[in-house]
Amino acid sequence: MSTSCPICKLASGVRIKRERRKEARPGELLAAALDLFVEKGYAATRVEEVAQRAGVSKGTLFLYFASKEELFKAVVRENISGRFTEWGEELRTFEGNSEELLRYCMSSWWERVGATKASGITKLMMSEAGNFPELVRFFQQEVVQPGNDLIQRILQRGVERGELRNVDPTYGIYSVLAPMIFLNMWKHGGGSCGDARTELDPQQYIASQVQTILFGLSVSPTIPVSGKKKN
Amino acid sequence: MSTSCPICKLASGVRIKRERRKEARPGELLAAALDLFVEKGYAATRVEEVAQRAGVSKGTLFLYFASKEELFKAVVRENISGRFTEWGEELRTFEGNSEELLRYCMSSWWERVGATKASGITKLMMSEAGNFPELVRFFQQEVVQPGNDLIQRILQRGVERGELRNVDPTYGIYSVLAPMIFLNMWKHGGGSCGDARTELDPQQYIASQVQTILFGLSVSPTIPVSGKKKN
Amino acid sequence: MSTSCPICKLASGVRIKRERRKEARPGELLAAALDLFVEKGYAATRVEEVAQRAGVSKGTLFLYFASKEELFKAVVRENISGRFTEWGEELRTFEGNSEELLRYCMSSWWERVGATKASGITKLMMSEAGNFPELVRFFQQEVVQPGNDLIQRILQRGVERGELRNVDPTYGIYSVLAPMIFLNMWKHGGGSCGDARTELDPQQYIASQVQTILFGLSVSPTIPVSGKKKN
Amino acid sequence: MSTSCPICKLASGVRIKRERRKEARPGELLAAALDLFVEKGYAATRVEEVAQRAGVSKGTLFLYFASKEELFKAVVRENISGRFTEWGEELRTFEGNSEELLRYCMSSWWERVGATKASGITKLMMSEAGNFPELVRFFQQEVVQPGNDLIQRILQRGVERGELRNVDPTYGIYSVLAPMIFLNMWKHGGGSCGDARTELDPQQYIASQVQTILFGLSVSPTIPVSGKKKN
DNA sequence: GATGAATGAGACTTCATTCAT
DNA sequence: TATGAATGAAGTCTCATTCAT
Repeated sequence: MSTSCPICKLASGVRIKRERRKEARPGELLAAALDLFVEKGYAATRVEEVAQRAGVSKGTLFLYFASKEELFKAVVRENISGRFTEWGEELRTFEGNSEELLRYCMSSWWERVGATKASGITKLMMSEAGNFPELVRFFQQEVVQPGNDLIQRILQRGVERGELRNVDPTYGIYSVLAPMIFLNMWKHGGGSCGDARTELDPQQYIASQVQTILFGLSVSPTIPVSGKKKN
Repeated sequence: MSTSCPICKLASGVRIKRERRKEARPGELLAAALDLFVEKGYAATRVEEVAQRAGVSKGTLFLYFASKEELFKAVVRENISGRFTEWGEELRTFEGNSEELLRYCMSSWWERVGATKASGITKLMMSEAGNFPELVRFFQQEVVQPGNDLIQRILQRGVERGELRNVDPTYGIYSVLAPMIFLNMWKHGGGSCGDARTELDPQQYIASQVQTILFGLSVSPTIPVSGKKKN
Repeated sequence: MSTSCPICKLASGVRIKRERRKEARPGELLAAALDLFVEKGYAATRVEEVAQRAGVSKGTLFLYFASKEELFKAVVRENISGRFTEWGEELRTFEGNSEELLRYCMSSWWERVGATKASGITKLMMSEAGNFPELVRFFQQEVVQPGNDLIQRILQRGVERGELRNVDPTYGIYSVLAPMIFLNMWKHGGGSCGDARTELDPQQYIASQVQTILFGLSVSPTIPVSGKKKN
Repeated sequence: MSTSCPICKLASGVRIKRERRKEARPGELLAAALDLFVEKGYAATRVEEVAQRAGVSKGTLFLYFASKEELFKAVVRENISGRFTEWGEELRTFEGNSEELLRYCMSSWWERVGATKASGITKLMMSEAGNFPELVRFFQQEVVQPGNDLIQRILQRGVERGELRNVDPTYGIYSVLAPMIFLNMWKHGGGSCGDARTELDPQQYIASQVQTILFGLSVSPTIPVSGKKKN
């Protein structure tokens, strides 16, 4: 074997461990950061704690992320931004009707984002926007606008297919967005805004919301005159 | 007496003003703190700024509140008041149909709560609940449950009058609650997480949401047999 | 006496001490800062050390100066900037001829700046310009330009009085400036650029330089043709 | 042999290149360090930047220099070389008059030293002498004294030829030295402490200074009896 | 009670130096 | 020898809290 090469002797086992670690570092740090940001908020999370949880020193974190802000941005990119292209594609190739599409989207949002730690990021942004305007700008660009665009496309698609009313595209978005944001806040708000009497089941919640969004609570089959607005 | 002391000479006159203010101090501090906590969040609010806005020195604040944390708790406790009896009364005597009632309630909620400082408490609770779990129970009891009860009564009333579908009473609540909570968050800086393209107008937002809640986005005049999905 | 007034009892002695200190703080801090900046340079001076030398804590320093940079600027203003109006006035009212004026100015610059710690600031700026561009801009505006203007006025005055040659006003300045800067550097450069064989005596140095500046080293009473330039 | 080891296979070829470079390493590092120390000062120069510019890793630098401080000392020592013998020779064989000699010397100093990297050492010494007193003696011996001697010989030569006044030999030196040192500082960033209004042209500067040094700024053709001042 | 000067723990970030590979 | 990932001391600055007045 290569026992005649003193370098090679060490190479196989140990070097790999080091290099592995190097490549694993960013991921470990991002995971730790996600945990802590969600758990304690952006301002209250100390970078040293992130580093500790990832098993490295404070300095090492700054080897991979230039600042706390960049660390946060990387967390957002890693956990949220990436999803939108995938989602956009699904939307483009979806074949069902609007009801099915809406049901699918909201369920799938819950599974892929809402139910995961990633949803804590949105909660955090809503809580701590105000400070950190740069992060807001980033989050807007990276998450909010793509998300809103997606919802808008769903609504437009429904209108074009003759399945949905032609509501004001701006305010219509909120009919879909608000329930999701609410669920998100409820989950991370310590339930303080959900009712303690009930353990909110996300799937049932979403089913109920989709039903309302699509068909309303009213029994009347037609929209009354008083509601006949152009938008 | 102390006529030889030029400082004391003024003391009597000044003291009166001071004592009057003295009793007002805690209230002024709480008001200032509410403003700032809502605006900037707990961590980003500096006690000095609170004191300044209340017109006292930083040291004085600590005479009334043992710590920043106690100040926060006092702010929440102070501002959570069950003004629900009034609303309960209105609901009992309301004479219109469910559409009118819902429209009235949401508009009036906006005017009486959403647009006022009081809505800041909800924002605060949703943002900081994780860090102040002791307050959550309090908030639940005083605000969330009475609020949910009210919404539930509205829905039941509609069902009884044959105007609303008989949705699950637990999850139906959220169809009304979610849009209001969303608007609340939006107003308090979570708005920066709304889409920058649009300046959300509360009245239009509410009108749009009521329309959806009542009649849905779907054009189909009838609700399909639930569960009948193709996939 | 005013023994009947409990407030007054303390007022005279103790309060004054505190208030005295408060007013004295900035001065004490500026003095400490000047010492350390001159001794160790801008970058190498730690604000905590400045605070310690002034007998206060780190935090206290920031009560009076918003940043290390502002502290430095205050040191410059305190020790250098102020002198220029005084000097400008002296120049305006000076009655002697150019030789006397130049001799007076350089001697007086030495006494008021060069021989004091303030001169260390200029040494520091020359050493650490490059980094800290904001400080350079400040120093330019606050010190260099007023200084150069002063020298230029001296030369112009001499030309108008028929006492000095009409040299290029830009480069002429350096004939006066260079010797002073050199002396400044020599003094703070650890003498590494002066000759160890000789202890440079500032007064003699200045006398010698003035002589050269005015009359040159050449014995020829007139400027030779080769030197006849328009500037 | 180690043909079974793919890494070793390359080793022989690479090693040759490496060993060749190995001997050049210290020099490359010193050159890079000189550049950066001159440009940014000691404190502001990061060893990593030095290593990068020399094309090696940070760790390698520490193989050759025990610390940043040692690196600095090596830079100074390496670059201080008594090239004064050459100049001494020129001076001995120069045939022109003192004006020509002075003009020649200062121009030639600029070309051979001032305009080159070597001048950075002087800047370095003047800036950092305080922090590296051990280097001062070295610099004195190798640079300052030989330089001063040279200037002194020029002046003596002029006096002997009846071309220059018999000024104090100690202080006369500075009339020649100060302008050069000033230019040196100006060139290396101390220039930012020159007046922003003017882009100092070295050739014009030197011409102007030589003129002043030789003939003074005064129009009076004769030197007044020294000491005769009105005040 | 009221003040506000003073404190000092602690946050983010930098960088000379070390050491396993 | 050479690397570069990792370290941790040190630096600037913030701010809740204290305490002499």
